[in-house]
Amino acid sequence: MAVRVRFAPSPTGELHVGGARTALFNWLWARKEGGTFVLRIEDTDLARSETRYTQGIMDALSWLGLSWDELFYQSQRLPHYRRYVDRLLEEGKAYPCFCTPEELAERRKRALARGEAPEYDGHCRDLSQKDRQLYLAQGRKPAIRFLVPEEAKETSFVDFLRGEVHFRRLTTGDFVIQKADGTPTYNLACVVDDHEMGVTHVLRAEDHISNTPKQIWLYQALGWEPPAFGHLSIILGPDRKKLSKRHGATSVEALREEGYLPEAVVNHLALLGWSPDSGEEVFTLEELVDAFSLEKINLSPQVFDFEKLRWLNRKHLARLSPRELLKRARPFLARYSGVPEDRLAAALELLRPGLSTLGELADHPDLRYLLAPPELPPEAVEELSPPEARAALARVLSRLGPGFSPEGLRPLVREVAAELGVPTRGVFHPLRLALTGRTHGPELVGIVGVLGVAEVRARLEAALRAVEEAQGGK
RNA sequence: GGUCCCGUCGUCUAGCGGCCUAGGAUACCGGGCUCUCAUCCCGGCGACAGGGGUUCAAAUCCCCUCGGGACCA
Repeated sequence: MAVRVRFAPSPTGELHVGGARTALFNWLWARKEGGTFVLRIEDTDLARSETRYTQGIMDALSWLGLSWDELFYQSQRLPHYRRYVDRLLEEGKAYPCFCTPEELAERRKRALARGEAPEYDGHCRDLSQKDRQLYLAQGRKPAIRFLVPEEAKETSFVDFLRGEVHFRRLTTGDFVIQKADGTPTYNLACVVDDHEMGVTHVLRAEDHISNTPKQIWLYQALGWEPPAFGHLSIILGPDRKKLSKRHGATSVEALREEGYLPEAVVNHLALLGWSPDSGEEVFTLEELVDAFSLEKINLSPQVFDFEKLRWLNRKHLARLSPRELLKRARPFLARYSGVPEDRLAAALELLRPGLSTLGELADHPDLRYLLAPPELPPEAVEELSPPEARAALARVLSRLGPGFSPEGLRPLVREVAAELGVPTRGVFHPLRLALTGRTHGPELVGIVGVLGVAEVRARLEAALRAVEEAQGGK
């Protein structure tokens, strides 16, 4: 039987990297096996779900390259859940509960005070038909609870990643399957959907382990064959606590805005809790499909490592064609909108090796002078003032003909250095200062290549003028 | 508090009884290349949580302790 797997986010926030990893593993599995990847939006909690998040999650998945084969919205499937809840009601496997939140809280508090487990106490379990009529007459809207016999609470299931998971006694009372407002709870909707959508394997994060027995009970009560369950570890922040907003940019959307490539994010997520046979570390999505296997999944929780992500981002940045690099960089170059495309592309090539994220471009000091003449800072003018420095600039300038090519720079500098009796750096350094206003940056040959002879000449002349003016003012 | 999961370098991991004086990657440190910074190349630092067993032999199997985390409340 072909695998049918699903990713089922609730649209109550942006796509978190933990969720993204779950989605990725499911997607990889489906693609690897020629199966189906279902996306299901769990938006039955009207109070907390927002359509902008639904859109954001889908955008994030698309951006990562995780395409879905089928799409469902739980909010459009309400009658389905209702039908099965009614069936459980008719068969006596569920019952209406009229307790108010206040009553529940009060009794929970008292149970806690007595040192008992604060489970639902079964208050409404054996209500007579008359009692129910009475409550209804009071205008109370019942929630529906699933009846859990005490002896069922010792239970176990086989996790296809972990082996048997046994519960000495699952802490749960008769849990709610339909809220007073008529909407289903997570466990019920999840079971109904997974069954109706023909899901064969549920691969999700560890935080759902204790939900699994409840869901299996529901499958049994409804007379259905449960799917196989497997639980991944969760992703931790640097403090070894479950990764959350507190840890900074932890949504896929935020990573995108910081200038990480989707290739790098996918790559890093894949390496979090999974490792390939080959020991390779840099993968494209297609390569991951090929290499992925469930056997190599690691169950211990993982710390999300931004340093490694940055490294992977550099690796994937290095793989982009010049054209593609420019395309990806565009959103971060808004301030340079007027610059000609080939100039921009050439500048990006020069900066590429030093880039960890595209976001660094927005404020990149080297990009500024590559795209527009720099304002020479006073320190630079001062450093260019000694006669040797001026002589170096003047001599280089005098030999820059129209036919000059950047490859000629190094020999030219050597020649001038020899004439002046200074080390080559004695010429390179003033040149760099005059052309960029800075002491560090990409190699000068490359900078000259981007600027072009005319621009180089203009900047050298401007620098010499600035020095003269400064001296004249003394 | 109850239940469950997990425990190899700071981090991600390889390892599924002998090939391990524990391998790779990242980060960090040093060197090389070089006009500078970075990239890149080379080298270094650095871990089997602890204790008991089982075995000729344990990072690998079992038990206990400790630690971390998650879920429920």
